[in-house]
Amino acid sequence: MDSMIRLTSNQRKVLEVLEQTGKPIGAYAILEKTGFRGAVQVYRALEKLIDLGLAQKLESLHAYIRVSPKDETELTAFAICDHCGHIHQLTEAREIRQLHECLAQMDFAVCRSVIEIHGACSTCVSSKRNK
Amino acid sequence: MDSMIRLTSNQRKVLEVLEQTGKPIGAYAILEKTGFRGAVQVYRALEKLIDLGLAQKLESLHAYIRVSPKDETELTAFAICDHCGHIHQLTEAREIRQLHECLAQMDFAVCRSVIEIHGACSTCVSSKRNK
DNA sequence: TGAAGAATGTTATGTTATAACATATCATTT
DNA sequence: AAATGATATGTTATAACATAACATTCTTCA
Ligand SMILES: [Zn+2]
Ligand SMILES: [Zn+2]
Ligand SMILES: [Zn+2]
Ligand SMILES: [Zn+2]
Repeated sequence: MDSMIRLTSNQRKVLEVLEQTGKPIGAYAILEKTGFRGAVQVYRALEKLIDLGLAQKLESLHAYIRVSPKDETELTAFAICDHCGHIHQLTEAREIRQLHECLAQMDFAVCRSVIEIHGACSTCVSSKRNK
Repeated sequence: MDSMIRLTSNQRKVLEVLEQTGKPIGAYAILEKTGFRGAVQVYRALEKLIDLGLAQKLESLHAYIRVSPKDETELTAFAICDHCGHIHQLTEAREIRQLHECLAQMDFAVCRSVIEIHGACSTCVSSKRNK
């Protein structure tokens, strides 16, 4: 992959942590796992990864997650299971596109979209029912 | 209004600040305006106001805003103009309902929905065009 | 009135994020 | 190679946001 080549050492380390973690992780937890000397190194690396579309911040969790670089930020929604921490990423959903179209009709120019739906995923819902 | 009667002195003060401000305001800015002795009083009041549906937090801004109590949290989206700070609140939009239905079909049980779309509002877009 | 509960006050601390500046690393030109 | 400039990293301090733990005051109603 071409974009990988551009990553610096710190950026690669953070990306690896995000991938190994597989779910949202806070900047200070990344700090521990990387062994960087300060939080600023984490935030600088995250900024770049987010720019490249390799990571995203979940605002309602103050945490960061690896995402597929092709997924357009503006058209992505996250369903966050508050029980198991599992993240379901909805990509290119028609519903999101329609929301944006609705805004476009109001002459609102979208540049960034934060869609984070909290709740319980199917696994957790059914495990609750069965006890 | 019936719900007003339940509010304590601190809660009323915070609500007034939110109303006078008319746009998102941070907890520590509320602290200054109310003259409370500590941040904790602000957060306690905000918690209650949010419970009552009188206020909401904008996660991506770390700020709080007055909302109409009838607006159901799960069905509300905010369009946030990053230029003028103006908030457009989309209530009961069909698009949001559809997004939730989409999640329901995945057996995801929604309990809280954070939808914050950043960009430029029509006023700001057109003022940019004209310079 | 005086106990119980609610609200507020106080202090300290935890958590997340950035500012400001110093140093190191690496490629390019001379 | 030495000088230059650009990018990356390190360091320290602090800003900004949020909660824990406990003390005091204020209501309320038996
Ligand atoms: Zn789950
Ligand atoms: Zn799940
Ligand atoms: Zn605007
Ligand atoms: Zn506007």
